[in-house]
Amino acid sequence: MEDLRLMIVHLEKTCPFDLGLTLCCGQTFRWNREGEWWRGTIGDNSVKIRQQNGAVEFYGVSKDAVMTYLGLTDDLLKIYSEINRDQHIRAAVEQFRGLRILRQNPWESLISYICATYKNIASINRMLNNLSRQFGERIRTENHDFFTFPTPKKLANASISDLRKCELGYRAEYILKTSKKVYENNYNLDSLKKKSYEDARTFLLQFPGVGLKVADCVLLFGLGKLEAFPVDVWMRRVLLRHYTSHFPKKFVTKISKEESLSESQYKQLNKFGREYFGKYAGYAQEYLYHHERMKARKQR
DNA sequence: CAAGTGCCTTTATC
DNA sequence: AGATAAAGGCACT
Repeated sequence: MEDLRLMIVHLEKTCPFDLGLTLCCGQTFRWNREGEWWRGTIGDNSVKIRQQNGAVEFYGVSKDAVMTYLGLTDDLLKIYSEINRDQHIRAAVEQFRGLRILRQNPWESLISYICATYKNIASINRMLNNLSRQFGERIRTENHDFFTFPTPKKLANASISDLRKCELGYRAEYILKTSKKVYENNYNLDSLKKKSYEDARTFLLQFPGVGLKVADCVLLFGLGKLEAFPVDVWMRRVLLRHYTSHFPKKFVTKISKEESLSESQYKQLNKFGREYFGKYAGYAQEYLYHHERMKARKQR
């Protein structure tokens, strides 16, 4: 049962925050808009939330949890000045001011981004909602039911055919193997927050279905490693369109071909992003990513 | 409206 | 190291 008390976080006038943008920019997959309200989960709590008149209003979870989850503890103005390296990132930041990096549950992030490989966002949403309906706990709310994200135990004990019913495709095996590994070793993924970016990444790369890109997404969106710089097809486009002068001509020609990135190519692009944008490279990535996707959408 | 392309890639193999 | 292929199926054009 969700907590029915209305909670309010008042934002300072200088504090950039855009709830809708933050929830629908593609970093999280299980929030639904209902009029001016958003419904989803934070931890295992069913949450209803909206932004109004410089305040965030919500039900179902503590103020601290909301502040942390929404990234409201980040000094966004400082981050903007740190990543403000050129005209292009400046335009993206200006257009999507108030977009914040969420601090999602690391376990849910891990499974989410294994699902996300080679899929579009609409499909990813479907897969994760299917998984939650099949294997999560039902939470009753005023209007309709919601589901928590399944635990490692639950997914580790699932059958491959039940997983496949969630439209996971070949990812079903990765999900099963990764879940078993986490469950059987009793891994606490939250403890990775204390590790360095590199050490946490090494740990994540042991899981089936996790390569450099997925690891970077979990590091950024689940573990709060703001220096992570995931490079997907959109980021490759951004880098090829606006940042080619930072790479050798031969390299640019090679990655311009429509093929997936090799490990070394990924590392080269990732290294550039982290060095060029600095310790908040992850924020730069998310603004550039969203900027590029919205441009593509407009052109239709 | 059918068919083709694209999708926040990873893994296996040579 | 680098190239190549295979792995759902939905959404969009």
